[in-house]
Amino acid sequence: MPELPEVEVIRRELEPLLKGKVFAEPALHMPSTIGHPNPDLFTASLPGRIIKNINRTGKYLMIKLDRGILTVHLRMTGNLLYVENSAFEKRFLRVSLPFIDCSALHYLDMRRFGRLWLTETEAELKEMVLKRIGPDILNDLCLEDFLELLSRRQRGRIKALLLDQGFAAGLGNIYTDECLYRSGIDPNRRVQDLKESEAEKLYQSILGVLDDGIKYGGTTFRDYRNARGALGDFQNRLAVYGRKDELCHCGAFIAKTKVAGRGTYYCPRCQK
DNA sequence: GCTTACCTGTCG
DNA sequence: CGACAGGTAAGC
Repeated sequence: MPELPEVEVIRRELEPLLKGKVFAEPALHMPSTIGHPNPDLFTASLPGRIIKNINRTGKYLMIKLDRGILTVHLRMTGNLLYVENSAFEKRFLRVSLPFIDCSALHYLDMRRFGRLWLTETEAELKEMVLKRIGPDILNDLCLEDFLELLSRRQRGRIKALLLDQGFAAGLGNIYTDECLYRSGIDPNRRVQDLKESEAEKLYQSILGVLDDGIKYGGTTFRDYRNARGALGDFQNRLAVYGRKDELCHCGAFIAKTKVAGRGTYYCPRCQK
């Protein structure tokens, strides 16, 4: 479900709502959702801790506490939902994180892939959770660094590289296809064959697409909901993703193929 | 690299 | 019924 724009929309919503909140005792309806520490220690450790602010690297959301950091990754179908009172969605509820003022943050996840981690220090966060994660592609990667990283990763196809969170963090399957469309690059192109002008155009396209995704509240293709349960709107502005056999503005039909093991949409006429 | 596994649901 | 789905880790 969520790629960088969806996680950023949730971050922007939650930060003002949660700042200063004090945790009460969590309810782990599915203990295996907790990646670290063990579920009993997680439950015992959280009460009394205070939320300071919320950060994001790629698709990871980091809730900074007065002591430690609570990190969330939504994987495919995770949903962080803020509620003012005890009323809540029961279906797919995996973890309830109530606050002492009776509001709560609920973690719901149909497919159960997502995880929550509580770590005590930044070093532990890096070690336990963000070990293989590259720089955030929207906030921590300038054009020069992007070109430099590209020059060191010449093997393989451009789509596979953009999806690699160790290269740069944040792009997923939908936004990768949209970025390659905007930059006119075939997803099957080999990285080594890209001209510098193409790499620059790709970088600018990435920033533009991610900004637009955030501006329109993220993409709800199926399951994505923001922290208040509302749908995104960017699915109505996608150029290629999910649009097989529909018309590109150029008049050609959008095609679907498989690249890097993922369903891939592109315009055979606009992308070379 | 590619495939499989993790899960549940939907679509054809 | 099989194929596929916004993600990622682990296995050849």
